[in-house]
Amino acid sequence: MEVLSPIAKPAVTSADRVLVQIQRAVVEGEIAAGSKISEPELARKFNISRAPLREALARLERCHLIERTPNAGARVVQLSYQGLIHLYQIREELEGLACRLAAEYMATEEIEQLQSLLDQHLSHQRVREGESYYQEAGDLDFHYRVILGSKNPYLINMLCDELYYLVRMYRVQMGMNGPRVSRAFDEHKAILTAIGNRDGELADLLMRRHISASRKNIEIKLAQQEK
Amino acid sequence: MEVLSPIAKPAVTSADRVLVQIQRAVVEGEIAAGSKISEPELARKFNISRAPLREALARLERCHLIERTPNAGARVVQLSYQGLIHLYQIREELEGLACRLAAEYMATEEIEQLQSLLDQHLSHQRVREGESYYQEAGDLDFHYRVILGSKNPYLINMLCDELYYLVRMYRVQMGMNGPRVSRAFDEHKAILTAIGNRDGELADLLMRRHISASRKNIEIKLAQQEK
DNA sequence: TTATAAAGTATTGTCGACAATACTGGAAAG
DNA sequence: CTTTCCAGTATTGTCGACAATACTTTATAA
Repeated sequence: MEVLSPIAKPAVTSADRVLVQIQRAVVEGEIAAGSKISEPELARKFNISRAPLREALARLERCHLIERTPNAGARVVQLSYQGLIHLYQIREELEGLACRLAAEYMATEEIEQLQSLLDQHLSHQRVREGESYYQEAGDLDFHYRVILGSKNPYLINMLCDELYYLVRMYRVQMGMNGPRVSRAFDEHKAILTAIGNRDGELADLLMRRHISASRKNIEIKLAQQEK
Repeated sequence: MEVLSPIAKPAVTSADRVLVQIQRAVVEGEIAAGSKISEPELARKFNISRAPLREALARLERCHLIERTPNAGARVVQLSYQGLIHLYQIREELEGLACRLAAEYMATEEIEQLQSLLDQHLSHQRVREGESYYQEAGDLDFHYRVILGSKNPYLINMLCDELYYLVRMYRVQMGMNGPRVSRAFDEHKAILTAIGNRDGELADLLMRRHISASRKNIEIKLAQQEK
């Protein structure tokens, strides 16, 4: 009998291993947005053949980090105001749905664990005021768990695997840390309370507002940057 | 100067060509649901190497038609009641959103074209009463156009490229033709009217109801089949 | 000088072969 | 007889090389 970790899969294939590295590089901006991707170059850089690299690129395309045109190659996605709007329009709907489902299907135990996670975030936040990385990670962590709580595999896949790397990319490269931290925590708290009360409708509404507020926050930043 | 068709891209790569064939085979059930996929076998069948085949398989996974496990291979997805519910939960949200956006962003010309398409469908429907293929194709066509009208690339990609093949697979393999045809056409009409009036909120609501009704219709069929 | 065309270069798409991993059947131990 | 272990087989993952396509540069003509 073999004991293995509950959720995470080993990801032993070298394509997987390289994928996460390129994902990080793109999200962090080490590979510049809009730049062309050279398969031979990347293959050399990571000491692998082009076959697993192309597998990785296919998955990068899947999460909208690169765009491929047949016979012409791949480019890192170009960030834009419009793109961000389009992204958040979908997040609003899908994460709202996730909340509604989470309120119905999350185990009481899961809710309690999420509760304690939030408390933990709060103390972290007090100590490291405004440190963007923790805010960012914590925020995503909360959203992740709620999405997982929906128990809908398609929804989980779409949000966690396909959309969230792009969300992170926008946040990182446009420097979204900001003073919204404490308010975001309060909103998380309210959402979780609604879920705890099994009030899906309210949780849905609150999540939509939460994301909408987040979007408006980013819009303001963008407007400032363009001045 | 080269003249090419307005939307469709040539898809010259052999991976693309094979992809559509396998997609069709899976959707139509020629390759049975739940069955294992053998790369060497399929490669021989289509007279290509394993490289482009694997590229095609990667995209099949993307649209949820197959599931791959590292080092173990791919299986055609197993249809289930739960899976259908999960699928329609997402469709409801996303296509509702698509309607709201379409009401805002569709060109008046596009709306008129869609109007005439509906009239066309109506006459077809009168002639070929209950012929499932036309109903199916027509229905999807309407939904497609509304989704395209949203002008949101992520939304379009998710619905048209990632979810709709699976929707078709459920319809085809579970034989969803049925007596809902005329009512569906009326609902399409009402949705389009709302879009024409630029009433996004109403279009959203009507589309959600439309899909919800469609889901309930399927649920009934399923319940009958299980007897 | 600008625009067009052709040759050359580089990159992507595809192939066949090898290596690593997973599945299958049978033998040995309990 | 059941279970566990092991060897054999088949399948997937990876590699390097070749073919097909796209991009670049140079030369030619208007």
